[in-house]
Amino acid sequence: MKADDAGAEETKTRIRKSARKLMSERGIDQVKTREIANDAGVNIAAINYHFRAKDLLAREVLTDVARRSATYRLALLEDCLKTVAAEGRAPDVSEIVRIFVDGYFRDDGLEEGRLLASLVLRHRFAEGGQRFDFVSAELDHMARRFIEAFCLACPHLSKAEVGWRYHFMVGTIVITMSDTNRGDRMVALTDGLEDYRDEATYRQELERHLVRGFA
Amino acid sequence: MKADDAGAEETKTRIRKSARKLMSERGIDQVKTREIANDAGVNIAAINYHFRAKDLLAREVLTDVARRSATYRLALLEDCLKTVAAEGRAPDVSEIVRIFVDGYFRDDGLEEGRLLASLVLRHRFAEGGQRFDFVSAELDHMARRFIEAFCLACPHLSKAEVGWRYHFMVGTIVITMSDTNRGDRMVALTDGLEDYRDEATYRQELERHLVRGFA
DNA sequence: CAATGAGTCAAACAGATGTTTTAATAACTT
DNA sequence: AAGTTATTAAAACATCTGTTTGACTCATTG
Repeated sequence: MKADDAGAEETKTRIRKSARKLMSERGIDQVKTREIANDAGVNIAAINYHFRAKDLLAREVLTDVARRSATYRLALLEDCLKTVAAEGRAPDVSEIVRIFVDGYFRDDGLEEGRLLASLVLRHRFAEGGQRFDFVSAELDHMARRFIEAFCLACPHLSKAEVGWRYHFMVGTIVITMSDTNRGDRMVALTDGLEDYRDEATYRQELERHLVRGFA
Repeated sequence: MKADDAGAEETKTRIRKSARKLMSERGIDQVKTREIANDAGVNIAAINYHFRAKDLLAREVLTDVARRSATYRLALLEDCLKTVAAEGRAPDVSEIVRIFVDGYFRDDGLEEGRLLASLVLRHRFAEGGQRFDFVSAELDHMARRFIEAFCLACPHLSKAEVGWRYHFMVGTIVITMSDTNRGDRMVALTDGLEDYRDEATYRQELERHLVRGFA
């Protein structure tokens, strides 16, 4: 260690924060090191000095987002399942969906949600690769628990069937969360209906839609 | 014009074909000019010579895909609506969904479907930009007609509501079509259920899921 | 038959972008 | 105070990738 520890840590934090913000706004792969450095008010070399490489910085930020989100949702889910078990009933699809979706809407600016959506998207598109392997490590356990919970809520469905619906659900969330043009496009397609610009309406319609998927 | 006209036209065609194939397999923006040239067995300069720029080649190929798909689905839809009108009944959601989805499964290799999905994805993510404006020009008319048709099939839903469901439907299709890792991931998440590797099962589950979305 | 013009090719070019270098600065240790 | 170490900064570097150049081929044409 050394002298201006506070300063150095602060630099690292500023870099992390800028990376997070920019990747959330613009998509993980669209952000340049120079932009991060610029936004953080830091020299380009600082990124490689503190994180060894851009990829490792991204990985750190994204692992954090994935882990937080999984932990958060898992806590709510286990809580819900406990309550429901105490009441001697099966969980409701809508309860589970709400908890799952909530992971994407946790903070006001949607920074975390958008970043998570972007991450899941990249994970789905990543080829062969190892670059996004860590995503599975962070999210698989949570996914399994949610699938189990949906199985409880839908005892008439096979596990394979629940798996498909879970798969479609996640896809629908991440694609619509990442869609930066929904407003303009949908307003145009419906001759001026403005519903599509409102985020609260979006969340409500999304949740209802996902619940229908398990009906 | 000139001498080896046939040869030149053939070169253009080979380039188009390779571009189409590679963009379909790997996503529109992941393909390098050198790969296209290589795959087509053509010198790199030929791409710029015949198409002026990589972007214009992409645009040509993608416009073609979008236009074909819109025309195809629109023809089926109008046919369906005519039949239904003759029978004096409203169209069924499942009929309309089937027609819409069919645009993505038209050819065996799914080359066109995947390319179309990739295109719609890019269109959704494209920022401010003009690079993907042509997509709206090719697909908006079709989208409006389908929304109208869904309104007929679901008279109890407002147009705004139908719009949301259409929006979710398209998202679900394109994200799952473009997902290159569904098999591995879902099999792992469900402890070895192999359903997720079968394309026919996928299409069936997808269609049913989309129909539920309008229930 | 010389001239023209389309097509092809190898090579070079140009810009963007992640990374490294080298020197300078500042703080802590002995 | 001298030396060591962490941090910062400007510039250079390396690679990847779309594009352009200039020479060359060859069929057509006047």
